[in-house]
Amino acid sequence: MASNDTGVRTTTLSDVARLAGVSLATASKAMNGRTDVAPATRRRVLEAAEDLAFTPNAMARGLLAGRTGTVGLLTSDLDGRFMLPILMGAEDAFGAGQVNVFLCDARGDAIREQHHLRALLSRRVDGIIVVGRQTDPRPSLGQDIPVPVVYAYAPSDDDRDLSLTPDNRAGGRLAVEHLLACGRTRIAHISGDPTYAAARERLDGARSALADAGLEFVGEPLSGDWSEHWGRDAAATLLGRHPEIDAVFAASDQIARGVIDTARDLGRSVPDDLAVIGYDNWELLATNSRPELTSIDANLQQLGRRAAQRVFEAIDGAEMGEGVRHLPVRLVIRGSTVPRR
Amino acid sequence: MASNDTGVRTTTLSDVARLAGVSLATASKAMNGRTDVAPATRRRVLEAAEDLAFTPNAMARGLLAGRTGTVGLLTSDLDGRFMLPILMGAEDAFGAGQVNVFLCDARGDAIREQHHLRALLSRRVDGIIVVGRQTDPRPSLGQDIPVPVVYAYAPSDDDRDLSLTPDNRAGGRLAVEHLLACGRTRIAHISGDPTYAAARERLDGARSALADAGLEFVGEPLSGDWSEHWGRDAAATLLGRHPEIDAVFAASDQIARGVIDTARDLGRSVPDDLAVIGYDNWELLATNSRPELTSIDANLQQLGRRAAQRVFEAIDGAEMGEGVRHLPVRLVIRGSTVPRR
DNA sequence: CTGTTAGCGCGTTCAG
DNA sequence: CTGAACGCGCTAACAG
Repeated sequence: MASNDTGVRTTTLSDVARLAGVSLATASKAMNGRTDVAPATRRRVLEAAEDLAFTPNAMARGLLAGRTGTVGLLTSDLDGRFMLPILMGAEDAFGAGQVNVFLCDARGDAIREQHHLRALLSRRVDGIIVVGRQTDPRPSLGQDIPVPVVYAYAPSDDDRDLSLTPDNRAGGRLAVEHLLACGRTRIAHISGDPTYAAARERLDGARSALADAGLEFVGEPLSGDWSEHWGRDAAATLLGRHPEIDAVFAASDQIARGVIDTARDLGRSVPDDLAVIGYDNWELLATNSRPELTSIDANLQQLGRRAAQRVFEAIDGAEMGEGVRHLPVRLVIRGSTVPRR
Repeated sequence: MASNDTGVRTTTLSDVARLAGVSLATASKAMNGRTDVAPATRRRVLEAAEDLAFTPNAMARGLLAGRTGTVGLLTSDLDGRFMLPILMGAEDAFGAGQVNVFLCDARGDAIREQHHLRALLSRRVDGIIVVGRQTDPRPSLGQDIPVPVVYAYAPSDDDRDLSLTPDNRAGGRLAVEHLLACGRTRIAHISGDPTYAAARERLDGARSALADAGLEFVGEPLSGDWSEHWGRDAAATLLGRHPEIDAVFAASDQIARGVIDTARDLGRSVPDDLAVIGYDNWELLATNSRPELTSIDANLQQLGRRAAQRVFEAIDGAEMGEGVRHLPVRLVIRGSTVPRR
């Protein structure tokens, strides 16, 4: 059942017209809610359409209209923690209307990406959102793409493109300002993989917030990877070397959980003895740790939605703008920095 | 730049034909690698196409062919832990060929799902994969869909549909058999949310494996939710009540991590004193715990790939089959059940 | 080997 | 208010 080529041609508008006893053109008008059709005629047509389970052929329509009502989502690797919310935000913004989303996963491979790009253009998508897995700049798709393109999360390396990316500097700053506001002054930083722009930017922002308060990090910030293991090891080193530390800014929630673990092992209570703040607000990690983890949220879903809106507007003829826009992040306070009853 | 309606009509095949100095039909044949074209002519056409950056219009093509080379992926909620691998598997299987994927997220809302379904049919997708977020049966889309439909993860409640879902019973059995093989005999179970079929099925499988060995669970299996918090609380209760327990089968990796945490707090060493096995093989959790977590992997990516292949075959005219297929799961052994050096 | 012709399903003029 | 005719971009028959 439900096989494609059982010869049961899908019903077309002319089938509907015939059943309703009108011409093809009249049926079209009736279906599309045009005014110049007699109410009775319209009713007959709509009934016929209902009876035949008529579904308009979007392709035939697109052929005429020059628009398909589809958008391409080109991701570099679905398996990221950051793809999903962005994807959801975009799907959300589009899904509400009449737009459908083509999902293409390039698996981090430039060849595949090129392949997918051609496929998308061949399907005449009205616009494209390119989602990268890091905030490091990525190669531009080029300027000769016949539809609007927006880069999300990973900015394009070409300033003529429009890119939307979270403001990691503001995030780093926000984290440190929160620790300062909690009365902490002997703050250390455990960073992630230093080859990531995100790691460097968060550190940057944090440093400038400290400087504004006339302070510096206790000890040199430690770089490693983004894992819980690293968080545990780094925290052990750091707390051994500088027991006076009263707060740690971890560059990711995973690292932060490792820090909390080690703190418990060393008999230091969080947050009284040691405040810990993470980054990403990954709920799974943040809400399951003891105590729950204060973190910086990059508003990725909103970022996805914004990207979609930009594409929308550009499709409607608006100029799309260019350059890298750094979108605001927000602080989510939980028990790892502020004691809870 | 890159605006849609700057009047710069995308180049069509007849543009190519004109530049190459041949007829439309000849250009078409040349582009599609048909044999009955002179090599020199073909070269001219291909060059012209290259020069004009010609991209064939897949819609116009589809209109003729009756096939679009697109497939719909209808998910009930993207935000699940299980969606992503399935989605990746499917995208993988399709992406290799000429097929593109429409992603639709119904956000758990039946109305939205209906809406998306209509959109997909309107776009004349060649097939549909329905991905649910739990292994509990979900409402069928019905039998009168003009294209092949496969249900992945969440099976359809109509036996005439084809559903692919992981074999939770086999998983539960596998978990317990592994614990038995490790020499454990005083095994307890901490389950998740009992309203989930997955929770009940895993318990079922585990029980029958125990029965085969002439054993029973120590204490009544405890039900709660799927969280780390619950795992911690349940483990405390269980170990307090039955200190003789030498192994715990946790119904999810999150629960298992909670169990390991509590074990540490109570001074019981894992795995020597207490073996712990989880479920789902969520790498993030499994590889970051101390010790790393043995778990059951449901092979979701492969499940997604299989679903895609089924749809493929059905598009090519094969009968699609029906009923619920339970796909095999596998055991991933790590340090929480087997001591590591 | 190449060109001409006829649609695929639909929306949109423009006469009736 | 309704219908006939044209064309969106392309491929599949047929002629030449």
